[in-house]
Amino acid sequence: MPKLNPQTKEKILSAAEIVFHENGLKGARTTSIAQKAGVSRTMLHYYYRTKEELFYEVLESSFGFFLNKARKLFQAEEGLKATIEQIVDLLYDVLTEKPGLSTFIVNILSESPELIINLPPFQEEQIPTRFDKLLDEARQSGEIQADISGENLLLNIYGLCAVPYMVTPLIKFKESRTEAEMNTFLNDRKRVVKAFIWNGIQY
Amino acid sequence: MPKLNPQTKEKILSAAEIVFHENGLKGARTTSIAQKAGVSRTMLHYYYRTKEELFYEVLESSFGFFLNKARKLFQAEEGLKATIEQIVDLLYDVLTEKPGLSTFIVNILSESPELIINLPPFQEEQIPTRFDKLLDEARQSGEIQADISGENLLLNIYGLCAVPYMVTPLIKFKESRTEAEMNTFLNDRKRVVKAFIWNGIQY
DNA sequence: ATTTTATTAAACATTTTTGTTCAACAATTT
DNA sequence: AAATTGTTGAACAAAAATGTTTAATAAAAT
Repeated sequence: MPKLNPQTKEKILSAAEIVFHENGLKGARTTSIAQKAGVSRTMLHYYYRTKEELFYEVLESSFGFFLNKARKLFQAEEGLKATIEQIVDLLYDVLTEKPGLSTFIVNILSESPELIINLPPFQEEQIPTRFDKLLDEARQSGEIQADISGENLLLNIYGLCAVPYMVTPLIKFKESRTEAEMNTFLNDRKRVVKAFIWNGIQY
Repeated sequence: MPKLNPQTKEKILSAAEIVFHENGLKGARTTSIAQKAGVSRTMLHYYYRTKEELFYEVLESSFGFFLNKARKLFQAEEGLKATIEQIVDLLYDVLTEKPGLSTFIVNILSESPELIINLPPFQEEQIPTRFDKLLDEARQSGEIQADISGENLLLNIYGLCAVPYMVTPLIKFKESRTEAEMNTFLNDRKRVVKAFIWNGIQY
């Protein structure tokens, strides 16, 4: 009968999140995770028997993290413009907190897509449909004119928000930005992206 | 003194490209590469002594592939609108041919960014600056009004084009699309993206 | 016909990574 | 003071992956 300390378990889980986000399932090393968590590898295997077990917890919490927030957002029942702005803010918040999340998802989608496709929160997902409805309403009120599907709009929003996080080293290097300059860039870009999206669906 | 068959070398290289694109450096298995190439693992090591050596060739050819085409495009010296449309076409062409390329780049940028940052074709890259110039001209002629940097515009274009390829399994699954339906979707989306970008930089 | 060339399968050594076991040790709790 | 709890390091076993060697072979070139 094992005795567990929830704080240690949490330390391991957050270290695992970072390492898995950066390196994917196969690329991650349990040694790096233990080291980053500041515990011995013995402990890691004590709390999570296998690497796969630990990975699965990270996957669930990472993916669920975003989708849960997104779902709440749509419950607010706002109009198209407000919803877009809120979802951009949300994506930026999530990615500021977990900058490696997009890379991670993209990785897993490539290595073993079924892991994500079978996740209950993904199966239940209805965001594109919600956007279809909001787009229809906005078209009827004359607020926008563009003929774009909810699915495409969501892809656009996600692409525009996530791409700088996925290519951060390039953005940082090219202009030899410091960490602070990088944050300024990302912050400025948030405004750019919002304007770009709204203009993008006119006409 | 080893005797080599260029066709076999090529077979190994293209198989390696697919496997590395899907799984990254650490995730790829030399066994999968040899199998996909239809040769023995002995041959793989005969033509490329180590996995790293093979990986580096894939990285250079993959990244160079896109950048070389992009550079030619800017030499044509067209206006902003034509350049945007051509670069979208180019990205779609490249990604249709190598659908895993974006995932691969994003992967490497996460695992070991220096590998990409130190690539000569990347070091010499001037695309954002070219866009700055085209944007300036277009603003002066009244063609566009938006205050956006070349760097942000390039990020937008890249994000909009690459994201469907990076999340293909999600797009395919949600609407249970066949391969053919997926191609139709991507083709339709190309038009959507072009309109979205052009509208996006108005005002 | 003989040599050269490209290839393979099989066996093997090496390295890397994962997972297990266990004795020892502080810090708490009883 | 004794027992329990969470932890560690070290040693170890097992598995997975990489890289090497070699003898054999079929096809092509001489």
